[in-house]
Amino acid sequence: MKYERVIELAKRRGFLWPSFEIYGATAGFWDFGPLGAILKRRVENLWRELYVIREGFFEIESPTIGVEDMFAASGHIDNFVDLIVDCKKCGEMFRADHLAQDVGKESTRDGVAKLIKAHNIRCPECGGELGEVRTFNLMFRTTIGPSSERVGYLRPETAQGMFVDFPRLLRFYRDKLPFGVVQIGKAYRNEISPRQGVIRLREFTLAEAEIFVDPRDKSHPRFDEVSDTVLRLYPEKEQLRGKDEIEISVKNAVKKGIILNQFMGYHLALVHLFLTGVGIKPENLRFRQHKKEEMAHYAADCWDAETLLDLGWVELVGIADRTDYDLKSHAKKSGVDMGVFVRYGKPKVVERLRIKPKMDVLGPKFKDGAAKVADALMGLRPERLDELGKEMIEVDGKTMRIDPSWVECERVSEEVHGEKVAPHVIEPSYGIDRIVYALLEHSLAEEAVEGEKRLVLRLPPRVAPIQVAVLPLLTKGDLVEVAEEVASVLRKNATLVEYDDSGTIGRRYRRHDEIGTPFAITIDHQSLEDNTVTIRERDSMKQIRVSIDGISDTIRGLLDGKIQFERVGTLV
RNA sequence: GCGCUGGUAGUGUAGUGGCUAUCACUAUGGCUUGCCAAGCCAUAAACCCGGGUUCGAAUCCCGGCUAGCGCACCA
Repeated sequence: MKYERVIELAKRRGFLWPSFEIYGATAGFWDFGPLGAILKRRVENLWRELYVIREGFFEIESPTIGVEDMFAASGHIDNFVDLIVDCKKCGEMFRADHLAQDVGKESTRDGVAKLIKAHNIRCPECGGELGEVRTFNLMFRTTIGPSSERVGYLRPETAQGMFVDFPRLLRFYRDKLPFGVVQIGKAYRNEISPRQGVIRLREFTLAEAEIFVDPRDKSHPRFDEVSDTVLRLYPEKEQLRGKDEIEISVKNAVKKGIILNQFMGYHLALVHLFLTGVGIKPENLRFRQHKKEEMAHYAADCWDAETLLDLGWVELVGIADRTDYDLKSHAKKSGVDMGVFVRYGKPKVVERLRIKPKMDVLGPKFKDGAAKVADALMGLRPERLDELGKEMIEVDGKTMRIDPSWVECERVSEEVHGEKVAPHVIEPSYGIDRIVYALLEHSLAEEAVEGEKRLVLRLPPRVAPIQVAVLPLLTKGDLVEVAEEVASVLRKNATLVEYDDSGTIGRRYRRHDEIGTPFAITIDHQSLEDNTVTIRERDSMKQIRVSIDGISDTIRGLLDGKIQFERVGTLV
């Protein structure tokens, strides 16, 4: 299996290591070793280039521990759980709510437990008696402070930290929609059974963007920039009918209603741009729409960017229209207004009926209770004013019939400058660890060179952990001096260099092939004579001879793909 | 969480109750060579953890951890 060969190389060369290995590794936790950590950081930085710099979404950093109220509002405490029951006889484990779904609609633990008891549901495997219904929340729980009862949870996504900052963010962005904010950071899910290395981790890195948009207008101002991008889509309809993916431009997919709106379309295209830019080949990439029943409770539309690995299609990015679910939930729980006042282009003049309590009647009649009666009257719906004589109001728990003489209606015309809207959220959510793994798997190639096996990691130069190897042909004498000088010059130009003088030259080339170093500079005897070196290209194994003067610019140009390898120097 | 199969130097492995635990690659130092894993010498490096059985356990038994696969799970 290719997965095993990738992990073998990754462990041996310092990309990925099982965490806490000396104490017996723990499933779902992996270290990024020296090369893995650089690779991952470079992927993250390319992500920042796209979302922070190009899109202009500022990055924030919120705590990885969140307070209980936040996750109560977000629904994670109630919904991020599995109800589990096991058979006392055969030990098999089941989703309790699944077993009970035929006899009644219950989602709480007690409710489901009652159903199971009332209908005497037995183990579907062996008919044995079922045990207690347990809940298993996928969030890691902890307490805050030394002797505190205050509960905290490790965040299962970075998103909530951005949602709860919404009022501050709105002010920062000067009260205008749309705007975006991003966060790259760790998230934690106490998976029941993590599998497949870094594909399902208990601690992992998410890069998430939350884009807050006007719910009435989800057209994207720069939609034209990406609308011709052709995506491979796997819409719900095609999945249900057992058909294949379709290739379609973002423009047409939105037009045909396959993608819900321009904002979703724009961000699908952006995900495509990022993933292919970082080195995922388009033929290994598709966007699969969530089916209705798998869609999270908050989402209106959701697509997974999936890549084809040895393990099958694996989700790398989720792109969801989360609607106003999150902001409304936090507004309700916290009591803090999460709406945005959206101004109209021109103020609208609206005419409406207004209720005006007649205080000169209410005052003498109700004395100090008059104000409360007036408040109650103000709460009436103006369109029902003709029923005044029949309407009841409730004041201090007492119900009373309204006397028409208490109120006066007037038709007023008002200038309305805008309205309060609850923003919707478009959210691309990237699993960085999976992307790094996918890059390794896609890059790893095994080829035969003159009968010998060559392992080569064809990482794109923009993510390769080492960009250039500097190798003196001999380990002694003047060559070392020159080589060290070349390495130093490159380092001063922010190039990731590894100087290596250990072993034969062939061995060193292969070593660097395995870790994906795109170019190797070799200093040989001729270097001392005419101030030139050779540059070897990883993928072709070809070599050119170039001058040491300007070596830094040459390498920079090669790494950026701005100059062509065979044109920079003479082929050796 | 269940089932099956595995876990021996950094990597891949041999070893079915008694060895100083096999071999190769890798790594480090040296000699030699001097542009694609060459050769020679030397060195370093391992029985997943815990119990049990036995005079004696890498080997057999039990439990745990862990890996792959299948099931379940994946808001």
